[in-house]
Amino acid sequence: MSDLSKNFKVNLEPTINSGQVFLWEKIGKKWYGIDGDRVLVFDNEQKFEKNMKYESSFFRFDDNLLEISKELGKDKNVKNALKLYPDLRLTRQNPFQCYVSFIASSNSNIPNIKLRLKNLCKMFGKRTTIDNLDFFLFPSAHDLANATMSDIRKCGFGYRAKAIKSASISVVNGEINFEELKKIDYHKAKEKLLKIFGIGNKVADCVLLFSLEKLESFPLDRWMLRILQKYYSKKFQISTKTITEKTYDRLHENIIEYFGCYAGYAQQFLFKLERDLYGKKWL
DNA sequence: ACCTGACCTCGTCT
DNA sequence: AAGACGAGGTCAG
Repeated sequence: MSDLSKNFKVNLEPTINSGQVFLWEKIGKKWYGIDGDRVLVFDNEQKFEKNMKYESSFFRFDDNLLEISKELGKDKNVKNALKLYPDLRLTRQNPFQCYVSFIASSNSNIPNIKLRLKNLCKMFGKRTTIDNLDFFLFPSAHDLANATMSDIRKCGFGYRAKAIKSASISVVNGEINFEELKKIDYHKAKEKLLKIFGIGNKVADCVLLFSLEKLESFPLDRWMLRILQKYYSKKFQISTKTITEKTYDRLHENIIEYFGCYAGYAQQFLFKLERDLYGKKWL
């Protein structure tokens, strides 16, 4: 019988700095993160108690890491990453925040995305004080659906402002229902997300993986394609250029076949591995 | 069906 | 010091 409390462990540095989240910062010795209408606070020695339900859920302590590691360890690169970042966790984020964040991420870079989202919270979110520090919570779908495009634009979203607003309206009017998307399967959920203006394959996969319980989701961005080309050129043929819808789907199928149903976890570890290799730092 | 270019903004780099 | 460049994609033609 394995000690379950052993599972209640996370290393914030690789978890926060692996491209899953944007609204986190380290102040002094603590990490502060916005997740929807909450501020999560941790230090690196954080002890997780059984009553910390939200936090445990955020870091997916309910996943069977033992089984997942066993499954993923079949690949040598992922195995290597698992060893390097044993307490890197996949996150289970507030779906609306995740959805907006990744729509905001397209054709941009991490510092810019962080800046925009922070501005968005400042303009539309509620202010709250923790440890004598001010934070702004993530706005609701209602807040953003009613916002003017010009105000959203002022946050630095550029042409994405239109997508942010219309995607928020889709949540308010029920076209997008996150609880429902959690229940239906990967392909059906993805199909619904792809109908939203501003959401393509990559963004849809991020939202599905980081907030909608689809662990087989494997977002293919330019980094992932580079990684696949570099280490897996024999297994998957990558054309390197921007890939078409069909190529994306075919590639994803091959990836599931190879990495299995926890492919999303594999993606997270590989991504972190390669970003570190290039010395990319976000905080 | 595939391919190509345009696209807001803001670090960085010259 | 101003101007070019490109960054975790998506959409329209």
